[in-house]
Amino acid sequence: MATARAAAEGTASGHRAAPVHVEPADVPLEAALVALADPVRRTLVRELAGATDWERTCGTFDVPVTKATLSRHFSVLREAGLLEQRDAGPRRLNRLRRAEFDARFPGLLDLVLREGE
Amino acid sequence: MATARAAAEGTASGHRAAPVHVEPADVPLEAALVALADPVRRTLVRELAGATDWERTCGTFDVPVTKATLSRHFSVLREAGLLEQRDAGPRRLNRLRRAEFDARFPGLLDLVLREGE
DNA sequence: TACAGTGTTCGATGATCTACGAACGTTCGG
DNA sequence: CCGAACGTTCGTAGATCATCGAACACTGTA
Repeated sequence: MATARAAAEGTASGHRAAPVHVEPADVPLEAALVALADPVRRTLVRELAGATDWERTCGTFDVPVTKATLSRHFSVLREAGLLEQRDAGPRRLNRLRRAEFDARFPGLLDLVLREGE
Repeated sequence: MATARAAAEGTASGHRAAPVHVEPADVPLEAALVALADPVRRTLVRELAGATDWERTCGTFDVPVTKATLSRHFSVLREAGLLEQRDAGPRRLNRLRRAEFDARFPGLLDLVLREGE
């Protein structure tokens, strides 16, 4: 049954592994700090903040790493409650969980978004 | 000349290497996030926040590391603008740079101090 | 059905970091 | 002056992390 696998993955009908999300409310402070301590991840967050929700796909970010490394960074951001992802055909769309993350860690995201004036 | 060495260390009359401090205003965001990403250092910060200025010496903190490791953690906190130290005889007194650090990174210190309710 | 585009996973590598014991320097009390 | 107390520095060992290339899986199109 395809539904058994889909259920394990948290997807109803997709043939693809759904991205694993963590609610910002469930994120430990340490996970948030570790995630944002990396300069590449902070760049991703800032670029994402400058776009509308679901506008950017993973491959459109300007960071000096390969797609393999980029994929790992997105995984860390998801597990820190900073990012939400949705599949759209072969692409994966991204959304910054701005309000939710700010509610969990007030001020933290603002510090990142204002880095470098 | 004792003064030459003292000048290089930034001390006028002490016979001891003065601790190197960094002003919170000069601290990059990354240094602050990296410093606070470590659980032992967050414990030090929280314990320090629960005491008055210059009350605690380095050896009085309840963390499960040796004094060598502890000394390194204090060094990191100093360079992140979180800590100020002053020598008092053989001991080294500590002070949390609460207002200054909060002015540089609004909200960040509060997140650490409120960790775990 | 083949193929190009997108993104993930795997395994390995190199750098970084935490941690420790040992040795050292300094300060103060006996 | 000797020794205990305090903290730093050194060298090392182990773990973790960022990074990469290669292989894989899925989607949409020609």
